Amino acid sequence: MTPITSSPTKQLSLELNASKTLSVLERCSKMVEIEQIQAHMFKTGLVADTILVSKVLAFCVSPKYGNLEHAQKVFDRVNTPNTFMYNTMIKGYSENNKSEKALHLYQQMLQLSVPHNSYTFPFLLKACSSLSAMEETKQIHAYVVKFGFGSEVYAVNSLLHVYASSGSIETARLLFNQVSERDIVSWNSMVDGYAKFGKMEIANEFFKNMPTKNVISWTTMISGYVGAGKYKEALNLFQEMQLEGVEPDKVALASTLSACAYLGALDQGRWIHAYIDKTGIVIDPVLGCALIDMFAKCGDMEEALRVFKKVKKKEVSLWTALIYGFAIHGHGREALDWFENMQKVGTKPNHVTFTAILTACSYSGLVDEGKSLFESIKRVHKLRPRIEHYGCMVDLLGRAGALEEAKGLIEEMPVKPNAVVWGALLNACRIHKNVELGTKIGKVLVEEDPDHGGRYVQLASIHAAAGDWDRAVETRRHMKERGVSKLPGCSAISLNGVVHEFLAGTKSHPQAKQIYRMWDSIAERLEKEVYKPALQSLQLDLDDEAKEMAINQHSEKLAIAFGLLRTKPGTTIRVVKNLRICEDCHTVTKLISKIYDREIVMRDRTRFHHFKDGKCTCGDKW
DNA sequence: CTAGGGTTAG
Repeated sequence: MTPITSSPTKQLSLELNASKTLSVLERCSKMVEIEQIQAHMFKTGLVADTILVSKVLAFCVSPKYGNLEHAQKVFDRVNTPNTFMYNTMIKGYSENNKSEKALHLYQQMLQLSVPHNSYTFPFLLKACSSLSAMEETKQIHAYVVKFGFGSEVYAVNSLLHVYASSGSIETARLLFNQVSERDIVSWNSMVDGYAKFGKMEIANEFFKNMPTKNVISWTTMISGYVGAGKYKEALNLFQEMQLEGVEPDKVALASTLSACAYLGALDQGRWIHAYIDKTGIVIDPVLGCALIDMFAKCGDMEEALRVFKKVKKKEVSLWTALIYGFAIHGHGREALDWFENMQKVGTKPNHVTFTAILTACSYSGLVDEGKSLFESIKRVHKLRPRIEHYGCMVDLLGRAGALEEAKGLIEEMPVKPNAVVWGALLNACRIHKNVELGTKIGKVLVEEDPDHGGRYVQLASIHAAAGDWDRAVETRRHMKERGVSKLPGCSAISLNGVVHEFLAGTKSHPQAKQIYRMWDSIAERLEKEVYKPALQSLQLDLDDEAKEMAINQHSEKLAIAFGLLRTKPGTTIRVVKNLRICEDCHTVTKLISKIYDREIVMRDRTRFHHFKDGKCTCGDKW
């Protein structure tokens, strides 16, 4: 029998009310609006409506406008939350860096025997993935099977993803081979798993064997190559992707742009920029950041600035990329101006912004500005200075010659200094020829990180600078004995869209003969300008004559010779080097810029050198 | 609901 109180008309009005409330809820964009609706739900008794409560929860867990604590309160008031509500809470916690709570909630779900559905495992496994929680993943894997989701692609793919992305790639492979329900997502996760851990050959095998590929498959490979430092392979793959008729999307373009940035491949970078304009892709902050970074690292700050001005949503990352761009070009004043502009429009700097602005001060010798900015991190911006900020300060003080002050800063740091911090001081010792301190630090660094070739080289060059050849040779021998290899120096110059690469001392270039002849004629002119090569930064097991030959074959010199040979007088020569420029090459390039009346722009591992009229913008401190 | 993205000191 129907209770008298719920007459048909009343029920109808309640239902209308619920659906009306639902549509209002769906248009909410602020937490306060949600709270108003909840007040209304209390008054009308709609709090008991599971659909409405679920919608409220779903809104509260959204990372952007939501409020997780509020979600938890709402959730706690529900007597017996259903599967959807549990799923939503788990999703909320795993997407808001509170994955432990997500796992905890799942425990509760199990205890109360709340049924699972196909949404449960993807959310839950996302939490495992961000925690790299292998034990929990294995347990959940067992539940996936137990509750009959072992053949559900979403559950299986989520498992594959956790295993693959947390380094348990062999477990992923076993599962992959075992299940018949495989789709493109499964394949992509396998490719990603191998690619993330540098196993590009196996990644490529999976990639080649995929029944079908989509833009994500290609992008996964491209960013895998970028992560492995194989930038050229990344660009080649991007080309191939287009030949296969796959349209690049934002993510593919951003990944490829970072390869261009590393290579200094301005032409390809410009092509991508044009492609974005042509196809009307909206430049979101991530893509904008990649573009700005690419233009900055390829030496075109004007274009970087143009992109910056065009992007609507100027997030802090965009300002940071721009400031960092000015920093590496040695334009400290501009960097400071933009740092101020940023704050004028109400954008707060984050810790990355501070590394950028401190780098700017360091590379431009703005010591006082740098010091006061460092102070302001804590005092004004209420952020805790991180180790990278201390690293910047050691670099700044060290470059400026305040070695003792830099050392003092390291000693009073609240965190344990790492190799990068000591490396900054070591570099300062090289610049300012402080052999005693340099040797001490160098030794410690080599012991701490015996596989890092650069440390031995730095230590050896400090010994050499002091004229202590025996110890310099010994250091190099030490390095050899331990099987540590030094990355070979490589310089690239791009002409008419073709990148020409030069490895030190090689004659692999088709025009090698002409290039070496060109170098001889350059050397002759240099000799007239009273130039003596800086022998101390050479390979050490050679006699003096051989040493001089070796520096004359440094990759940057070959690239410049080639540039002079192949470009019209007056054209700017742009060279990108993978390592730091050597002292002798720096001196020589300054002279060349004067004698040949050329602007030479060289990007080394860390920054730009603009050579003009016999001077360099780095002020000879790099 | 599952797969790919940018800035980061020597």
